[in-house]
Amino acid sequence: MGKLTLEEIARLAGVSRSTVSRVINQQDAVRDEVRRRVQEVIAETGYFPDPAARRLAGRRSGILGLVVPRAVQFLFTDPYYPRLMQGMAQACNTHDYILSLFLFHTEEEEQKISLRVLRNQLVDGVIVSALPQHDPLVDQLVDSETPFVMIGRPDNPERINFVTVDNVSGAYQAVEHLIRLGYRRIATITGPLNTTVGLDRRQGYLNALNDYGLTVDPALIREGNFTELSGFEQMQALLPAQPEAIFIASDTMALGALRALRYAGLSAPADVAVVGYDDLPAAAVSDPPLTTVKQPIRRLGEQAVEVLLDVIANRSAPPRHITTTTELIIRESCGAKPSVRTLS
Amino acid sequence: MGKLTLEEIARLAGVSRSTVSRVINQQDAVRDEVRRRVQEVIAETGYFPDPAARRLAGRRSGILGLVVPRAVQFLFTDPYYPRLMQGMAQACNTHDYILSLFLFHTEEEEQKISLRVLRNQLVDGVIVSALPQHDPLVDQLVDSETPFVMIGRPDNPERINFVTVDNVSGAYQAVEHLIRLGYRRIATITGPLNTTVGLDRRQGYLNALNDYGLTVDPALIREGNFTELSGFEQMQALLPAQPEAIFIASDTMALGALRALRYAGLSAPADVAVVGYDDLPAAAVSDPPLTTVKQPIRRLGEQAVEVLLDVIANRSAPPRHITTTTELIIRESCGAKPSVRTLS
DNA sequence: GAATTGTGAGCGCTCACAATT
DNA sequence: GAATTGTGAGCGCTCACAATT
Repeated sequence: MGKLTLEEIARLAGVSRSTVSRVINQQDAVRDEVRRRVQEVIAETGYFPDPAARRLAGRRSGILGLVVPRAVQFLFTDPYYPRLMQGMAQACNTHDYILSLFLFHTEEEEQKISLRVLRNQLVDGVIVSALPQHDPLVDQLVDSETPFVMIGRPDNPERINFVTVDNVSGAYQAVEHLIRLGYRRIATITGPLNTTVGLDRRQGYLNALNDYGLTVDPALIREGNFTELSGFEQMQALLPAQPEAIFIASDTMALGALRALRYAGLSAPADVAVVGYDDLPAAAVSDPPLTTVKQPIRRLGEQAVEVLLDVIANRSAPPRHITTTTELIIRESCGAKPSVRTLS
Repeated sequence: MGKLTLEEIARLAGVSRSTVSRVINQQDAVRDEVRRRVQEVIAETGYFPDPAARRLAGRRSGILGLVVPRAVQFLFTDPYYPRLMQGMAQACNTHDYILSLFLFHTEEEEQKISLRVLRNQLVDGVIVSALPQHDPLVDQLVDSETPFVMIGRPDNPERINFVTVDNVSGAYQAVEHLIRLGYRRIATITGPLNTTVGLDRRQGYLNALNDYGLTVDPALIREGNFTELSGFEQMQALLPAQPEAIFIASDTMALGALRALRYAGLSAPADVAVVGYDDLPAAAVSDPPLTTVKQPIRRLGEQAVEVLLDVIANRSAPPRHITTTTELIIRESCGAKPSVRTLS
């Protein structure tokens, strides 16, 4: 048996190269009987078309890229990313695509992407994780005409495909829950306010306060950057303002905030009720277990791939905007459930 | 200006296709003056060779794969992986390689790799994260003759390249430290004992006990699986045996163990001294901060790429075995340092 | 004549070898 | 004649179009 190529499969099935190509690419102008014969040979031999040849001859590489820009690199160790990648990998496996990872640490590295990856069409499309507003990378992607999908709402969504969760309503749910539990002085630690995710979750907080006639106290609002340390520091900074409860824009920051409370000799929810955002695995096993806004992170990754494949298949269609809802997970840190633990 | 191809660069530099190819591939049979001229044109135009064409014509794709087998998929959300990938991505960027991610959730998905990825030489080489012993995937990789590097020590290293840390000595250090602090009843929660990493860290524990003349009590040894939950459960299971101290084979399990202690109304190090393994970011900010064995995870990722590129370049050379040392990071959970915190 | 199948050229490189200095 | 440069073929596909039923 020769090397497995289209030609070889064609020989074995007694047809031509083109016919095999048609069967593989699911074009219909092939008689059922011939199609079946070819498919059998493919199955028997375990043939798989050479992606490099495909890419060179046609326009597809069979590779999708996940781009994690410099600006969010420090967040990459957050468990959010592995989960996202699991979802993306799953969808890629299903659709016989390969997932490549582009992590950039310096500006030069980031520049290279436009040369190596985008211009050479090394990837059929790109998924970019959320970016600070007005990041030039977005323009670069738009200009390169590479199909891409952003995870998170872009500040200017006109020509941009994205999948996101409804952060405004997610945050609103969380704060509304605290209000209904009777808390009035409700603080927040926001995400970075140069990102839409940071802004949107703050907006949900503000909307809830307004809807329930509570006044907004600037002393109760602090900006974090999604790291544990920033949660710790901003919580410490908030303590003098004596919040009864706090909505924190990510679980990782919320864990830092819980640490700050313990450090100050306080505890949640007795002294300050806490609600986080994400529902990371760690949220279920923190002390106390964290009430949080669950986002379907893995599903988000799958959706990003599905949308991207759709964009690749139908380039001229208008931008796709997919927004998923979140779910409030009530545990102990908000005070709605009595603790089942023996406190140390 | 035509489309940027070898031919176009050659035209602009007034040489032939082959000469440009030689310059790009760093072959030396080119006059310095000509080389310089070609390099200038390349720099000016921002030309980058088409990887698909390269792959098709030569034997390289410029893509390396990280394979995360089914068997370790449940660990993928551990912060260990993002850190590893950062190191790998860094090294790939430096060497103009692309990093692809292969996550498998089912056996069928895992089968596909041998067809799509290995047989088609879609990747130039593969990095596999540590596997259970006797996993057939290892044989598949060896048989496929794809260059690959394992992260972690394989059970049969004869034909296998790997990079690892010295887990036996790392664990030994940790347990020796506890012994020197005066603890005698020292327990351990091991990693999965069907992995070399699990076995090696247990071996280090056993060696230290033996060297210091302490008897090994089977009641003080429990097997975990590297998850937080297993740390929690095995710690609970160990409490009746009344350990004074415990060495835990991963930080994530150690965090679970700390939770179990709190849950039981105990605290570290007062009731049980705790040492973990990994030095994840979370170890520095746990309650109490965790004494742990630091492995240079990011560096491990870089090394894996470097070794893999070396294997690709020199296929016939004997297997590379690289073992890095670890470092004991002393914080509060072992009792060697007084707590600086106000306890809650 | 419509549906189905086959042929030729070409994608942008690398490699062996031929041609030039 | 050794060092340097150029030419031809081919990697395994896809696509346009021609040829066949």
